Amino acid sequence: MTLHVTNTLTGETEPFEPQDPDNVLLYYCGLTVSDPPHLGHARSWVHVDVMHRWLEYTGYDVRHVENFTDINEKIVARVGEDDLGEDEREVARTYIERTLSDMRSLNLLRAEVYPRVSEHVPEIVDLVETLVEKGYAYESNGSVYFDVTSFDDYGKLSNQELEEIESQGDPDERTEKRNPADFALWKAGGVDEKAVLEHRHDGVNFECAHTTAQTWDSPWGEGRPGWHIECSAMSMTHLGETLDLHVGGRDLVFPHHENEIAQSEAATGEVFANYWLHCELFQMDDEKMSSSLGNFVTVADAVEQWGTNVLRTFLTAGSYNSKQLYSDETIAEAEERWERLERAYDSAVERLDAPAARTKLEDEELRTAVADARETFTAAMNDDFNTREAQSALLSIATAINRHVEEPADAAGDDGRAEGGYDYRGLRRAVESLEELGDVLGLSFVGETTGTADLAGDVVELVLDVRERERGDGNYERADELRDELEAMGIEIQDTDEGPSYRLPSEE
RNA sequence: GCCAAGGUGGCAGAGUCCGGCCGAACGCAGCUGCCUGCAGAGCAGCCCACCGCCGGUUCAAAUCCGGCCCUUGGCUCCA
Repeated sequence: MTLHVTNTLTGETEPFEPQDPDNVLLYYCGLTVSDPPHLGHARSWVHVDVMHRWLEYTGYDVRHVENFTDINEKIVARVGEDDLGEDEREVARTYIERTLSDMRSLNLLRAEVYPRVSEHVPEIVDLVETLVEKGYAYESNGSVYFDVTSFDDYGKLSNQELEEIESQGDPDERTEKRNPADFALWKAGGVDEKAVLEHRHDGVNFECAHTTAQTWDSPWGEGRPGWHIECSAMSMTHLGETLDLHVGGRDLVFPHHENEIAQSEAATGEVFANYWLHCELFQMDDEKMSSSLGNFVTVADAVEQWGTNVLRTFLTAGSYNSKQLYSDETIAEAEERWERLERAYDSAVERLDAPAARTKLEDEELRTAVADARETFTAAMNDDFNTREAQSALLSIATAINRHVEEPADAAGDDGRAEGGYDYRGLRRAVESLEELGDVLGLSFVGETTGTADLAGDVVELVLDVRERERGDGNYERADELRDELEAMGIEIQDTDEGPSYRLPSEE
């Protein structure tokens, strides 16, 4: 089965066919950098990242572009706050750096380009000029608006009738617009101080917005670009007139994406994007997580608290296009799932080195389970990136490993061979599958082994030797004390048939 | 009000496009047993659903059709 995706444009799940059979042009509608990124953003990032990874896994080259909107009154509103910067440009740069660093901490594949609005103003001006020339846009009082009535397909993405759209943008613009639903492509003059003040945390004592915000010259005089036009200009600059995949948050469908389609297709006469995918939002206590509602957990805090693997397990616990409940419980569950995977992985890796693995035993049950899981995984990912189903395939490999380890290779045959042998090749395949498929979800089993971790391991083993001696002497009280103390340091001890094993706290 | 998505076990969340193998995956919680000095982990099993409500189509519906109720998102900045 080949990849199928749900296209917002048609509302249907369709076979995915990029224009060039070997390459995928992917554009992700990035952030307005006026607040620290929160987990909701991370959810979209991770899903886009998984899409990227899966496309590459299945053989495509992916050209992935992700923008930063660094011109916005909300950014200006942060000027002078918390050392973020002294003007719009500096605040934006600070947040872009933080965002990129958050992205790295989530193990996201890098996009090829991270374009910024401030670096594409000439392209934006060109695009607006084209729209004016072609009669899709008009100048009014130094601003330029897109005439929604001129574009027949307006509303096709969000399924809205023009008559039902009451107005867009700042109410003050209405007098300048032919139709209230028209939207700004270019805004005359400097920054909108009223909007800045609305977003200013300390409101009152901020009066110099116009001196810290950027403006540009244009054929219509000094001004700033409108909100929607930048994505069209940037994606066309870096990916051409027609994209394969345009991805973004569900909350951007209208007006942002609708407007992108209108202005892009009006300008080029070509389809702007063949497939529109929308990531659903987090829900917390009956409302979405969002910067403006203030009910968010920052990416940095979450990574610090849970670690990358747990977080990615959590963020892919539902389909990208269905809502997901955010709560301490749902994260804790993801943590359990990740740990189950990790334990099974560690235990398999450990057995590979065990003498008992030096056999020619074959466990059909293990091998079949792994092969089935691989198929399930592939089918799930091809079915509109069903990451939850993919996770369950991974978990079933874990179960197969545990089962095999529990009863080593009884399935090997009825020749009365001694118990306790492991199916080396079967286990090896299971381990490789976890690594390979886990990587598609951005999960990483092999943490970086540092010199200090090795040393710590040696010391823990030493302590465990002592503890074994105590246990051998029946001195359980002392043995338990040692275990408790190790546990207090985050080192997990498990007594098994083959002696104690331990896990160091993961370093993330 | 208009547009869109969704309502599945104690929780979470697949399955709904292409009706039967779904008496519902995976995981969590709970319970029993095995293992164990204990604990943990693991294994075996149990538990848990009138799949929002009502009606229809069908030999057969969580899955298709119609109506209703409810929730969430968008219609204003937002991943």
